Amino acid sequence: MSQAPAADKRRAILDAAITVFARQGFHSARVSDVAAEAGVAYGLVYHYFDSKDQMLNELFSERWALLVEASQEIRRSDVPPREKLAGVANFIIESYRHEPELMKVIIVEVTRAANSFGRTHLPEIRQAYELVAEIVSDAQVAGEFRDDVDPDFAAMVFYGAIEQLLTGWIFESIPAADDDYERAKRLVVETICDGLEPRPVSDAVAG
Amino acid sequence: MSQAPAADKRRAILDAAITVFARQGFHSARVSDVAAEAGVAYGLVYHYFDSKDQMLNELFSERWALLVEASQEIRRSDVPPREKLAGVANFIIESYRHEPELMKVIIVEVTRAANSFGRTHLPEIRQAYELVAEIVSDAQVAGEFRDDVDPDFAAMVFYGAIEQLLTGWIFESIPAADDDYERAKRLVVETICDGLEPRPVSDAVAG
DNA sequence: CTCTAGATTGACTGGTCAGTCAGCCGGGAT
DNA sequence: ATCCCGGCTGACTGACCAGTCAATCTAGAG
Repeated sequence: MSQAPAADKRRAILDAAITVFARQGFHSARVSDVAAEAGVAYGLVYHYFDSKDQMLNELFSERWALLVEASQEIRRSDVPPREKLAGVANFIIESYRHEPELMKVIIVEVTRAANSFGRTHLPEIRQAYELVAEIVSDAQVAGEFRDDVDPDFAAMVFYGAIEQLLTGWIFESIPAADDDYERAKRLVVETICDGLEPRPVSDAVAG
Repeated sequence: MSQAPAADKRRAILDAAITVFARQGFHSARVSDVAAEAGVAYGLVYHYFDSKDQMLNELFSERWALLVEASQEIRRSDVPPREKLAGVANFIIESYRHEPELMKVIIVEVTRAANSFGRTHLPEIRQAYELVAEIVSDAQVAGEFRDDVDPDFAAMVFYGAIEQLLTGWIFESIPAADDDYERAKRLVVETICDGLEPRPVSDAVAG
């Protein structure tokens, strides 16, 4: 081995793929671009991966599993439902904050690409949505959320909002300073839990 | 002319493009597929259009202009804000109901494809979002909506939800009977206006 | 020192399509 | 009758790129 346990080259290629896919988009990213970015010969990519697609699949699944895991833990935790939703929003937004390139690739090329890769990973994606639906459903059973909103529908609105938010950051159509992330976390939950119409009586939700 | 004013062939090609793009996705749709679907020679497509891209651009812009127009009219109309949002949701959902193929192409290939065509049409897309934001903002000024929710943010949640909904129908992951459309229209507005948490006092919204 | 297996290299192949172009066809004008 | 012209045709070209493969390298085992 040149200077590191072989697996590091594999990782280097995967990391290069993140950068290149984020910069050019999966479709217009050439395998040769990934190899160049990783400082590796073209052929080596095919030593570690079966295809260009496989790289993206792996990037997605690796990361998405963490989200599902985190969501499950949040669901089980013993806090008010509002905080559970905040927890999920927090996890996703922090993921973006720490690894914007990877998240960009996941959102743009998989989550929002319902046609191609989104189709392949639909079961995984659904799983995350369903966990939010279950959080809502649990809350309804406990009488903490109105029970005349369909939980699946609520999850749809929740993920729709977050996806829209990330898309805005990804394409720099909304500001992305530290405050903005924090503000966004707050607003998603507030908007979804409290709604747009005024509430006659303060529910006294001590921040 | 063979049998119709020449412009009809142009329309036929555009209609064929809708069908083919909806069926195969823009990327894997070949220009020859469009020509075949339209029952027209390959070269004729390039007689009427400069490129494959131009066809999609035209399909999108043509239709999106209607949405923007409708949104402007709804904003100006003299009804409660809740009904304005319902109006926009109604317009979009009815568009899908009547021309699912065209809407599928618009959503999948442009609106959600923030990378490629979405980028090109971002100004147009934004315009529609901003109109919803203005509807919310107007309502806040009039004291009909809480003013501690950012209007742009509310618009984001609104469109995020609708897009998610359409995506669900497009990929048949949620049921799409007549009732479902009507139910969805109601739920979007209810969820967004009333929120998930219970309201201590009935606002007496006579459905 | 030699052997072997896995890591690494990059030129090459095969297939795919968007877009071009040289020419045909049919109907109206003269 | 003949010319003209825009609509129309479809074979062809050029560019692009994922994936292959035979050859080379390197390091540790014997």
